[in-house]
Amino acid sequence: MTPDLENTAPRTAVQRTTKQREAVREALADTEGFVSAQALHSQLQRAGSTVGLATVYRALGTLAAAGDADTLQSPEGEALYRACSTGHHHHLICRNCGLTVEISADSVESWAQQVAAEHGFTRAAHVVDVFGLCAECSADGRRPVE
Amino acid sequence: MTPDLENTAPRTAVQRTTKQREAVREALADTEGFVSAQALHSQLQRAGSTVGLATVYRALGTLAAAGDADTLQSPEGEALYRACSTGHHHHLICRNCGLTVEISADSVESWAQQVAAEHGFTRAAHVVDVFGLCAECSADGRRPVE
DNA sequence: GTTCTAAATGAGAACGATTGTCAATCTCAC
DNA sequence: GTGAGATTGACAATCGTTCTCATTTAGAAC
Repeated sequence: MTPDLENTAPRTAVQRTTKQREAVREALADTEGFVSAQALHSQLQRAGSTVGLATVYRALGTLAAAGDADTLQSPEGEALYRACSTGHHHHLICRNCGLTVEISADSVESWAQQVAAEHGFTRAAHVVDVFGLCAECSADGRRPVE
Repeated sequence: MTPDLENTAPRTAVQRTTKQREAVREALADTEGFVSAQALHSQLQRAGSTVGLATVYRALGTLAAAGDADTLQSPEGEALYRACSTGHHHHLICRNCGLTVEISADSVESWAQQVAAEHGFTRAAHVVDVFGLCAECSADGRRPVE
């Protein structure tokens, strides 16, 4: 039945809605700022869920691929995720307390496109994030760890 | 003995010049584009050096800390290094063949500073890199691995 | 040149994040 | 309700990186 649907979604295998994936999605949505998969996993376990770590990774990967989650590499090399509904944007992150501010940067977007085009690059994506000390941490006067 | 010397150099331990560190520095300088520590290590071994992997990591860490090397996280989470003498700049990297083009971006620099300042952030640093397919790889028409 | 001390090294174990494997479970179209 | 196959969880495997520690070595003092 409805054989033309094949045309609509020929490549993507059917994706089922499972409690686990929903749990991950919600946990992510409830979290401010970026979290690592590991952190999200323990958070879920603390909340009584029995999701496995591998499942959390898979769910986050799926969310990120679908554009429902934002992902970036922390300076330590850990992958961080964040629920993301407002389309493409970048972040201003406090390296002391982790505070994250979403920033949109049209000028940077077009700059990236232009630079890529100038050099003949196609399918350009870009990584633009600003790390610093937020006002509060700056005021603390404490030097950051590093 | 000479107790007042403690006053002269209390914190920085003496740094010795060793063949290994020099070898790493040179290998890095001879390399175009970004290399991973692992790649640099095998390259050194192929060249006959006996440096250990841990030493390569230590040397790269030192170079990066001293500002003599550039470092960034690849999307795969690997740390990449590059000799860097031309001050602050960013990169346009082909995700298929690894070709790297240095790009300077005054507009982005000032934008980052401004955005940080707007939100009260201090000591701002930023990560700005553009990934794409270089002209050649685009022409190949082959879809990238991912 | 010889001696001495602490920095640096190398080998490999340890570590932490992530991915793969696979039998068991659960969703959903029928 | 039933069945096919997507998804799961537990854990092993992998990969990049760091740590440990006995040994070597650079560089200052003699």
